[in-house]
Amino acid sequence: MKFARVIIDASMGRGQNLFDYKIPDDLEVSVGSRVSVPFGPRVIEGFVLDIVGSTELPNDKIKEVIKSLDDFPAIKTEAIKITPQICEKFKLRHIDILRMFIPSSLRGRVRKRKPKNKEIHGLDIKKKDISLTPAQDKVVKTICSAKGEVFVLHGVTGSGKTEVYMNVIERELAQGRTAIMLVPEIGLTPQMLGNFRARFGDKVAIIHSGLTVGERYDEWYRLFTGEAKIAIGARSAIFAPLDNIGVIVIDEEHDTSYFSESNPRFHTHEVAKIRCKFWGANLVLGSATPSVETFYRAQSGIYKLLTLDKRVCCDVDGNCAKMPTVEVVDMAEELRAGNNGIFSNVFLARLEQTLVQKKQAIVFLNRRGFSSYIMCRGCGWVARCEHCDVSMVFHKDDKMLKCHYCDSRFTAPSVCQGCKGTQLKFGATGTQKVVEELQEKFPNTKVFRMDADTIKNKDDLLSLLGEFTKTPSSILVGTQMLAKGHHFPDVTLVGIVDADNSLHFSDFRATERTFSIMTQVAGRCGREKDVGHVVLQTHMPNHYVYRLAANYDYLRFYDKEVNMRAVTKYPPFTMIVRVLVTGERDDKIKDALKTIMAELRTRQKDFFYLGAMKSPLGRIDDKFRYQILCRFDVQNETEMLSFIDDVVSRNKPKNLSVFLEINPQSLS
DNA sequence: AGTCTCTGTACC
DNA sequence: GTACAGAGACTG
Repeated sequence: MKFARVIIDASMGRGQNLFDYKIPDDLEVSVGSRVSVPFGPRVIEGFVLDIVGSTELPNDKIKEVIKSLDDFPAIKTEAIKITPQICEKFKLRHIDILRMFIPSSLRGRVRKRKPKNKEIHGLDIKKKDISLTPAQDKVVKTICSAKGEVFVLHGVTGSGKTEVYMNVIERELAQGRTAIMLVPEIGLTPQMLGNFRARFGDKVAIIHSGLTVGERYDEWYRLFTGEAKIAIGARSAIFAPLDNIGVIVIDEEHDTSYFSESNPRFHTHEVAKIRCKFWGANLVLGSATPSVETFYRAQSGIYKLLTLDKRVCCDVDGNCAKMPTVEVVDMAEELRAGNNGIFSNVFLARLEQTLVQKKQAIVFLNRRGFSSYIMCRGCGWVARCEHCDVSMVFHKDDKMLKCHYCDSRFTAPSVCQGCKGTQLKFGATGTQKVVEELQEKFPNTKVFRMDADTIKNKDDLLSLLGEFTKTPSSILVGTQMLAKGHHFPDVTLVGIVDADNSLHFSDFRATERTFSIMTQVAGRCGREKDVGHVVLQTHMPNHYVYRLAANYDYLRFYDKEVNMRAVTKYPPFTMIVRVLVTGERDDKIKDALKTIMAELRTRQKDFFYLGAMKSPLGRIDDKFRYQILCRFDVQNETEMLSFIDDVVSRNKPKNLSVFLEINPQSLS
C-alpha cells in the first residue's frame, strides 16, 4: 500500500498543509505529480511531495487520489528541495512558490494548447561575429573557471556586457550545462532576443508577458524536457524548469522589477542564489549602476567584483565610442531669465541643431498623461479618485481623468466641481503635454511617444521602434520604458525634462534610483561614431547626484551613498520589514494593528525603528491600508524575521489581509 | 427562543 | 478555499 503526501492548493496558514491520500493501484502517481484529490466537500488540486509506505492516520480517515492531472510529474525534485528554503527566506507559503515552477496552463483543470503563433522572438540580426576585447575575455574566463560564486559585473553602458553573458553561457552549454538569462520586465528588447536567437537558435526558450498561454506552455515544456537549454525572460523565468544549471545571469541587476511586489513576494537575487547553490552554478549580477546593497557585498568580498570600464571599440582603428557629454541646466535660472516653459533654451537650441543634422533626439520624462492633476484656481479643488487617496491624472487625448492606481476614469470636467469656476490649472507636465509642445515648436518633425498609454504589447513596441528608427530628424518622447537596453544608432541628443521627479520621493533609495535612471537614459545616445549629448534639466543643479552622474562617477556616488546608509541606519546595514494590513473596514484594521503593535513592542529594544501609521497611500481600490515599519540590524535578520512573522500570523483576523514585505522597494 | 455575526477549527 | 460549530449580541 502506497500513500501520497500531497500539498493542497488551498489558502491556509503557511504551516504544513500536507495531507495523505491512498494511491489506487491503477494510478500512475510519482513525486512531483500534479493530482486532484477530495478535500472536505470538494475536489481540489495538489502536488505530490513524497510517497510513503505507511501513515499514522486512522484508516477510515484516508481518501484516495482521484487522478493524475498530467502524464508526467510537473514539479522536479530540485523545486521540491529548494521551495522550503525560498519560503523560509521570505515567509511565504510553500504552495505559492511551488506553483511558480509550472506554467499557468497547468494550474486549474483546463489545459489549452493553442497552435503556435508566428515567431515573435525578436529582430533577426545579420549576424556579425564579434570577437571579445581582452577585457571581456578576461571576465569570461574568470567566471567560467569558478564554481558556485556570485559575481558582480560592473560595466558602463555599451561596454559589451551582453557579449560576455553570451560567451559565458556558450561555455557552460559546451560542458553540458544549462543557463538562465534574466532581464528587467521592460528590458526584454527585440535586440537582446535577436542576439540570443542568432547565437543559440532554438536552444533558447523565451518567457515573457507577450506570449499566449499556449506559447508559454510550449516554451516551458521545451525547457522541461531539456530540448531548450537557455531560459531567457523577466523575473518569473528564474523558476524555469531546467536541470543542471551552470550559470544564472541577472542583467541590470539594480532594476526594481526583480522584486516581486505582489504574491508571492520574493527577491529574484535570493531565489537565484538558492538555485545556484543547489547546482553549484555561478551567478552573474550585471549593471552599469549596481544597487548599493549588491556593490556593498562586492566590496566586502562576499561577491566577486569584475569591471568593464570602457565602451567596446566601434571602428577598425580601435577607437572606442565616447560616453555622451552631460550638461546640467538650472531651471530656476531659466525662469529668472524669463523662460517659464518646459524646455530650457539650451535644449531647444541643441534640438534644432540635431534635427537639422538629420539626427534623432530622445526626450525622457517619467510621468505619463498630460498633467499630474487639475486644480481650480478659484477654490483649490483638485480632482481626486473616489476609491484611492490620490489625485486623478489628466489625459488630454481622450479628455479623461484617470487614476493610475485603480484605473478608474471619468470625463474631465471643464468647470470646477466645487465652485463652478472655469480657471483650471494644470499640474506637473506629463509625456502627452511634452509631445504637444514639441509638435507646436517643430510642426514639420515627427514626434513619437512611448509610455504605458501608447505601448500595450510587444507588437506596439516593435512597430514604434521600427517607425522611429527609419524616420530621420525625429523625436521620441517617453517614460522609463525607453531607458532600458534599446539601441538607437541615430540618436545624438537626450533631454531629461524633469530630473528631480524621482528625487522627491521620500524614501532612502530615491537618490540611488535617480543616479541609475540618469545613467541609463544618457546611455541611449552616441553609441555609434557620433558623440552623444545629454541635457539634464533640474532645479537642484548642485545636488551631488547630478554632478556625479554627469561624470559617470559611479564609484564616488556609491561611496557617498553607502556612508549615508551607514549613518542613517538603512540597508545594507539594516533590514526593513513592512507589515501591511489592508481591508475594507477601517476600524477592524486599526484593532488588528494595535494588537500586532503591542506584541512587537515587547521587543522594542531589538528595533532601530518601530512605528505604526496609515500607509502614505491610505486607500487603494476602496481598501484601507495601514502599516507597521520595522527596522533592525542585519545581524539579527533570521531571528527578527521569524519573530515578526510569528506575531503577524497569530494575529491575522479574518477578512483582512496582512502581509510582510521584506526590504520593500517602495513604501507607498 | 430565534437569528445574525464573528471566530476558530477541520479538511488527509 | 468551504463547512460547520460555538459564543455572544441583538430582537421583538
